[in-house]
Amino acid sequence: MGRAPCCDKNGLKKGPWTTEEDQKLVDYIQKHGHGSWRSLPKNAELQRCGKSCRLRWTNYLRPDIKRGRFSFEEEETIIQLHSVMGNKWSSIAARLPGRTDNEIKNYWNTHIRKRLLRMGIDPITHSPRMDLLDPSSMLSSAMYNSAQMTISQLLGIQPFVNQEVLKLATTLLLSQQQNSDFLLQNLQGNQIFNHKTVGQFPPFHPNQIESLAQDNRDCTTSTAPYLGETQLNIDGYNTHDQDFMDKIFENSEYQSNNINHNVNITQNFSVASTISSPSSCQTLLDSQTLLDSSSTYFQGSTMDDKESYVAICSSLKSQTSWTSNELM
DNA sequence: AAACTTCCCAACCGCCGTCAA
DNA sequence: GTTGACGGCGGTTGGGAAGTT
Repeated sequence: MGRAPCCDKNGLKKGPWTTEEDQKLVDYIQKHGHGSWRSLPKNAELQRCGKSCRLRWTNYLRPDIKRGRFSFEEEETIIQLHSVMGNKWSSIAARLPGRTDNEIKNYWNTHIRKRLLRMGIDPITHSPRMDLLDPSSMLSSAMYNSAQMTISQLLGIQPFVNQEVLKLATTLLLSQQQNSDFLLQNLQGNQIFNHKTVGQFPPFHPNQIESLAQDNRDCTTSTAPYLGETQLNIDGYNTHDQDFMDKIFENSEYQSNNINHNVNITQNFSVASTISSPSSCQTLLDSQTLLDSSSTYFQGSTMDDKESYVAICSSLKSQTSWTSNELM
């Protein structure tokens, strides 16, 4: 025995709202606030169920709702947030002032999702749809470079390849052949992410980052002085935004039983981002050899739970686009 | 101009978590 | 511990608008 739908009662109207009904609802809420949605329809003399009133108010009548087309920035934000949060429309809406979850959901399903599909991007993983690709060409970095150009151009966002990321990839891959002290030294010696060069970095496929790095073997890394802690931002929300980080870690927790304590995760992740970067997380993860041989690297940091680190990387891998800036 | 198809989005449905009785 | 009310959420739908033949 489930709960009866709230609109099953006799005499309750369904379907599109009239202007008169809208006016009644607005007038009532402006005077009294919505209070209990259950009792609102009766008090406001509306032949609607409370749920219908709530939806009408939150999705349409609320005064702070922004109408009209989504801006480029909003669209970009939606894509980025979706890559981290998935179909958590209310969470995404919470970060887009004036937009409702329903509106964002509709926009995603009718515009962004279709566009990504047309471009050969899986709208769920935000990765290129490998099922559409010829396996032989999939391994070709040339093809990937071409594909990323198309994606970038169509999306109107910055290209996947950021020189700083290339440098990082190069550094990390080279470091696989050297000792972990070199890695730590090199990472700390480089101002890898800078707020002036912030870009969005959709997740790399393991093959892709490798081919990118191979294309840039002779790219030298920056020797800019280390200017303090490099802070990892995820989609514009830095690691100090506890609420946002919690959401990510909830997701991580869902995907990994290894993660039990958000506090530890935050600590570990923060440390990881300080000494490394999102791309390096993935590269490290993709390189079991490096992980296995990098005990010094891990011991050298305050990160004491390598398993959590790996689990976080794993759960975020292929789902996250990244931005970063530097704490000055 | 009419018929048909596709697109869009407001609204609904059903499920879930929380809370109070 | 159980039950039901309630608010909130994500998925889905249906009808009107827009586009195409």
